[in-house]
Amino acid sequence: MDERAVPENYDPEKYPRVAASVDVVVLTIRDGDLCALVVKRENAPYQGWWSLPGTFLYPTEDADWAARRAVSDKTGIVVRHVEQLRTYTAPDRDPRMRVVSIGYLAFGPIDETAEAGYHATDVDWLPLFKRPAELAFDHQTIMVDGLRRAQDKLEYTTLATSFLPEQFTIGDLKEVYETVWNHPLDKANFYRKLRSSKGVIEPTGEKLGRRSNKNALGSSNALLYRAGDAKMLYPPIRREGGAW
Amino acid sequence: MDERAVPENYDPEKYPRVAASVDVVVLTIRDGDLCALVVKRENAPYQGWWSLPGTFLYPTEDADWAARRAVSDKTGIVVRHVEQLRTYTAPDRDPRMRVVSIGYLAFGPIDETAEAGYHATDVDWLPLFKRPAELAFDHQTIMVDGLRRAQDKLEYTTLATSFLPEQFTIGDLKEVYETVWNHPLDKANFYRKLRSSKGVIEPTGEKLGRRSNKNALGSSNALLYRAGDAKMLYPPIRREGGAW
DNA sequence: GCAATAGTGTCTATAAGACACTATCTT
DNA sequence: AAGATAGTGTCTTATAGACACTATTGC
Repeated sequence: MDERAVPENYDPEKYPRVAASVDVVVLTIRDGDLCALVVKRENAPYQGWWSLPGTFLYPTEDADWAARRAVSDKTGIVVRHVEQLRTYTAPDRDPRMRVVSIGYLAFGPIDETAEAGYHATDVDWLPLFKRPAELAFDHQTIMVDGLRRAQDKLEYTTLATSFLPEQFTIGDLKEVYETVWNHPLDKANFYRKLRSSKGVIEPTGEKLGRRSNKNALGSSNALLYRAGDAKMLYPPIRREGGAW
Repeated sequence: MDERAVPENYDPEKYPRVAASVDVVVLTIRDGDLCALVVKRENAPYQGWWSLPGTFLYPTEDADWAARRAVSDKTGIVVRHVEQLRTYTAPDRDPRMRVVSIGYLAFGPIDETAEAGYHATDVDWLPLFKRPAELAFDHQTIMVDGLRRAQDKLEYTTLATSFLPEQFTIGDLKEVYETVWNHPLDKANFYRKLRSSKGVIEPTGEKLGRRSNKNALGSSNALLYRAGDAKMLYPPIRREGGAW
């Protein structure tokens, strides 16, 4: 007997149905600021409000796929890493009907440009530490959860490299940490930490030529690295004081 | 204008609907073993298989509420702490229809007894490090995710106390860590760590009388503590080597 | 006394924080 | 030479690991 057999008299209507959506917090660094991708809503409810890019789940796709699709359809951005945050289920969170939304966190490539797509009249990068914002639905909550998750994960994973191009300098990586944590780090200690943690960064043997898009004075002989195989950082990089 | 207004011609049927459920990994310590609560399924599919306690979401409740209800309805257990794990959305994970399931982790009080309830013919505690098990649907995956989350969270939160009664000894707490991590800890270092972390445990001033339900030889003059206000442990308690 | 649990003391190894220092490149 | 980024050296402090030790209680 097949354990996955369904009784013949089974009535799928007897369980209450809901709509399932994903909403994605896409973080990127733009001009040195940590930003989240927001889209302006074309239709009611919350018409004209900023919101996180999201979509309803298609019948044959899983949520990870929907999250990537939502971001690329609405903004043209192709994200690097996606992971679930949590699922938001307050019965009245959407005035149209019951919608449970699976929150996602994603990292976009640094200094990428976005363009408005399907059902979005406009797209923008919202600088998280500069401009206060009111977002549609409970997206403000989701965004805060996403920021916090990103900050936490930089402590004990190697995800910071997902913000960067394939080759980067240790200084670039330090800037990612400082931007996401909104807090300066000691250069010497950062170097020691990164180079003593095995498998996190691998030297490419090359050096940075001239600083491309920065009008930088000074040297450009920094060594280039690429991300290593390690996904976790142990011991973690400790964030400021740890006064939780 | 009300930003939550819905267009008059809005048709809620135009989005694909799914059923939403919760499935809960309830962890407890029984006779010194870390166990997960499982219920035997009464109906097809997977009739007669062990599964995690779960339920479909009612229209007016949120998922946290549904998780607590699922556990108490099916097993009589009232859990201490609940938190979301992640949401499982593979389109074919349930043969009846599309069901997205929100996985939960919960901690049950130590040495509690359970009894079969609604739609469950039997209830059992599955010792995680002793008996291999095949569970219905993707519940094996959810259980592994729950175990791993619990192990991780003991490192940097004070959740271990949720397994214990209101008053406990440091030795009791050490046993919780050793059971969940399935690994012995050094007593002296554990004492030092717990007593130097502020707000984690507070002495009650009382001493343990005689060991109640343990046929223990030896002393019983251990000091009693209760959980403090701190929710996070910083620095964390480091688990074995950290060789991830 | 013996066995078992409770709790302490102490030495060492590891890693973080602070900060001064040298090197190299561009203009 | 000046200014900026790249990278190193080193002292101090915090904390973890290992393990030997004493104290108390029940039998």
